[in-house]
Amino acid sequence: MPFLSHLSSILSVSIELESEINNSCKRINIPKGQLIVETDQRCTDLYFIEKGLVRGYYYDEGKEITNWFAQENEFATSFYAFIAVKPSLENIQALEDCDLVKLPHSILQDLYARFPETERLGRMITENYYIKLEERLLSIQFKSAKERYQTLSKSKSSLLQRTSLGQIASYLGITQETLSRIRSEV
Amino acid sequence: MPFLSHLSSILSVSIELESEINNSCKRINIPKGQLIVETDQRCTDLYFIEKGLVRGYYYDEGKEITNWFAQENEFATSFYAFIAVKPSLENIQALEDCDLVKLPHSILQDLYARFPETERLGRMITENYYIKLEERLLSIQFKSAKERYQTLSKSKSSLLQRTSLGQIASYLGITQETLSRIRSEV
DNA sequence: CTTATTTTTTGATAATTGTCAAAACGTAGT
DNA sequence: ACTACGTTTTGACAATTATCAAAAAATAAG
Repeated sequence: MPFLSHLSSILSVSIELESEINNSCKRINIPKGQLIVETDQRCTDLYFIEKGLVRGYYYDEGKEITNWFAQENEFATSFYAFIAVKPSLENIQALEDCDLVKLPHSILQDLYARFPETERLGRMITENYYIKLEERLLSIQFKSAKERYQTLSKSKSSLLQRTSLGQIASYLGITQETLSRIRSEV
Repeated sequence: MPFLSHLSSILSVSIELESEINNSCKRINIPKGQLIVETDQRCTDLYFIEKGLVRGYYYDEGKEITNWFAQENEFATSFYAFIAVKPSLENIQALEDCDLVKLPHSILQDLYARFPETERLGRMITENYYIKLEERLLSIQFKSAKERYQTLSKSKSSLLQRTSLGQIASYLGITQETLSRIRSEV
């Protein structure tokens, strides 16, 4: 789905803002496997995923920890780094060939200043992401590994096909051996 | 800290908005132990805590699960219920005598509509809460019970005095027996 | 101060999940 | 088809955390 259609589905967007976004956002193409953001670097862009799949991950004691996935019609960025304008704590990598819309931080600030409706959009999007994160926290905190896996396979079953076992395992907060055993049980 | 001072520390607030907030927000007093929001009821207000301590909790298989605390200069609400205008999934309870500023959903929407700066405030506040939630998720997902306890006792040591063991334990995602053992080890 | 009630600690044991090592499986390239 | 490489599965064992029960300590009530 194009970026503007997605925005319109949240809140109706004025013609002026539409054309401004069209002028100031570049579409980019990222091949599978490529890093979009690297640890310790600034993350000055917000990406909207029109096509493809992306993950955020970092290293903890030498192990890769995937802490989120983002797919079609979702935003991807190193949120903390983008908002606080700090070096990124994570890498962002394309897991498939991706079509992204790139929205630089400075442009976004400019849109916020010039188009109040952008503020509302930004607030509503952030609120929705907050609610999703809350759900995930509760799931991790109070559900068993098996329950978390089952919930994921119901709510985002396509992820299971599009990613590796190890990526899903760390996303669920378990080792890949444990995930493999959970799978074979069922 | 008064509500308006807190807001000003995030973003400078116009005189007009200040007086509008003063007119439309009521200060309320909640005695220790009282429920502010109950499960299955609508949660139509956002609360700012000027004094006191509050928790959100729910029941899972008969056990009380405290999933967040909010103290002075923080907001408290059943976030999902407030934003999505749905019945609350959790109870909110005063753990101490509290001075709260009550901001009804309808008033907030009105402020959003009439004062664009409110949108920006709302967005920035939500962004900051998102970042905090992200940190908590990572801590729960990838740190041991002991590490989580140690992190909490560094970052919010006063909570340990102001709450019960069982409340802290479920907030950390462990049983109270385990927390008790972690404490005695050190 | 004494009793009742709640909260915290301790003990024994079980369940869940992690670790390390090796084998099996899959896939891409030759 | 074969090799080389990465991914997934399996096995044996260890560590962490949960569960259930009871004792000890702290707090509230009379």
